[in-house]
Amino acid sequence: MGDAFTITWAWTLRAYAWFNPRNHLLSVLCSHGHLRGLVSPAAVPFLSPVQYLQMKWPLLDVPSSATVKDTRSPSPAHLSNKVPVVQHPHHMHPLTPLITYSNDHFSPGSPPTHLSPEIDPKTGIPRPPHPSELSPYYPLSPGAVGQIPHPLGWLVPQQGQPMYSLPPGGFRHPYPALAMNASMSSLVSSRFSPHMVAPAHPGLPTSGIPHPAIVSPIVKQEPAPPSLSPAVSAKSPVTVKKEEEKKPHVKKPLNAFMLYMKEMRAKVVAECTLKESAAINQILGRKWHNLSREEQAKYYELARKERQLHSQLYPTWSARDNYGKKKKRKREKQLSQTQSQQQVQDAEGALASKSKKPCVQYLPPEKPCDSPASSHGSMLDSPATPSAALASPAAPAATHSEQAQPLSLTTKPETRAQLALHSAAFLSAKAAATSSGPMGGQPPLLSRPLPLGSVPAALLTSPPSFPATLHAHQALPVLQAQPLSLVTKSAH
DNA sequence: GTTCCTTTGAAGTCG
DNA sequence: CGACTTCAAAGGAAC
Repeated sequence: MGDAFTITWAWTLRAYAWFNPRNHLLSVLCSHGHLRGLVSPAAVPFLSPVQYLQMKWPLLDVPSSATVKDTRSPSPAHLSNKVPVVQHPHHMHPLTPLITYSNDHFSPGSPPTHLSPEIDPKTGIPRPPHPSELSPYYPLSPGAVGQIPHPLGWLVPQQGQPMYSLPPGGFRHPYPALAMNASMSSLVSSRFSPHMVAPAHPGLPTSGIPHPAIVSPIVKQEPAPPSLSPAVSAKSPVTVKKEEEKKPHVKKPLNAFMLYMKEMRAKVVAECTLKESAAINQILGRKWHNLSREEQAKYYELARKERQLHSQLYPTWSARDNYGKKKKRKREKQLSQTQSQQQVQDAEGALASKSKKPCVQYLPPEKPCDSPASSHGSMLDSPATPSAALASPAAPAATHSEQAQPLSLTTKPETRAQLALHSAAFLSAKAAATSSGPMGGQPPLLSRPLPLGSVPAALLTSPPSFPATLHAHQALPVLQAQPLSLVTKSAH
């Protein structure tokens, strides 16, 4: 078991390094003795179903997870001075207690939303919830309420922290608690640990629980920001402006991947000495792709709930409200990056040389990160039917999938170019071995906006299964409908 | 002290 | 409607 995991994880790292030439850390990791020469690529697909399952969610579904984990990596304590915040006691999946989906929403009789009729027949995207549906999402019986943790992280401090950071002085004024319906109110209050529940405001229900999404530190007092009450206006522009300034900064609800990251980050960090979020996020991105449909569905569902609750708590909130809150520097840079995609390759070398300190610095000489996270981490143990695995959960971004490079590791054009090259190299080397892989040699359906010019024909014509998880992502559903989307999109 | 990096997804803007 | 942009988390690196 441990070997199996090590194998898959080793391959994850290898693949990661292949696809991330700039990432020194992983290159180092992959060349480390722990991972070197563990297994041949062709051997991986032969993992038994049991091994596959056990590697999937060792902390959630697989009883023998502890064994797996223990055998494959040293205790986090050995790797970091930091207290392993992630390892939940009892090895319970960190997310499991957060939501009810684990036993209800995802039971055979109650498929995930994206797999159910809730999917917009028109777009294939899970349709937005109707207000009338809000309650059913929290079908908490009075007796059960107190036992079921809040589905949303911000209500259940994870690892000692709420999903959303709280203002230093605590919430003065919660979110529009009054706007909450009965079920919501009970949900919130019942799931909030007493010490976190702000004292009831005079005249306010006990549900005066601060929403972690509110991060405004400057909010002095005033119990319910008038700005949050749509009906209340008739104020001078100045006043309104002033109030808006005071208006707490309500953060965006976390999407599925963010939720996944939130949950898994600490685990990854704990299991390896990596600390740099950028590198961690890359790993998490890879792991995300390797999740099965069911696993991803959990997070999509959770994210959907979060959005619902968020919208209910902040009916007037819009993502636009947060626009411009961040520094422009980044935006400008991103813009410039977009505009200068043509020159990225030229600057590739410069960027590479200017790249951050190799992540290897985080790796103790004797204890490299040999198993960043998980048990299901290997891309090789990705669902036998990647297309199915990606179909629904990713559906929401079906149209989005092809526009914003869902392909991980491709944020930067230069990276993308390198990715293409390395992918090609990898593919040609692995093509033979993958013909009988999980996908049965089915083309991964490349759809990413890779610089086609730099991608060898082999990459497009006979891509093996392995990289599929890298490129498929959300694009798969689209590609299922339009197998030639690559060409089509490129034509655009 | 501030911004960047890096990931995916949702939602915004713009043409 | 498609393409593009921004923000959400996170924490070390870089400036």
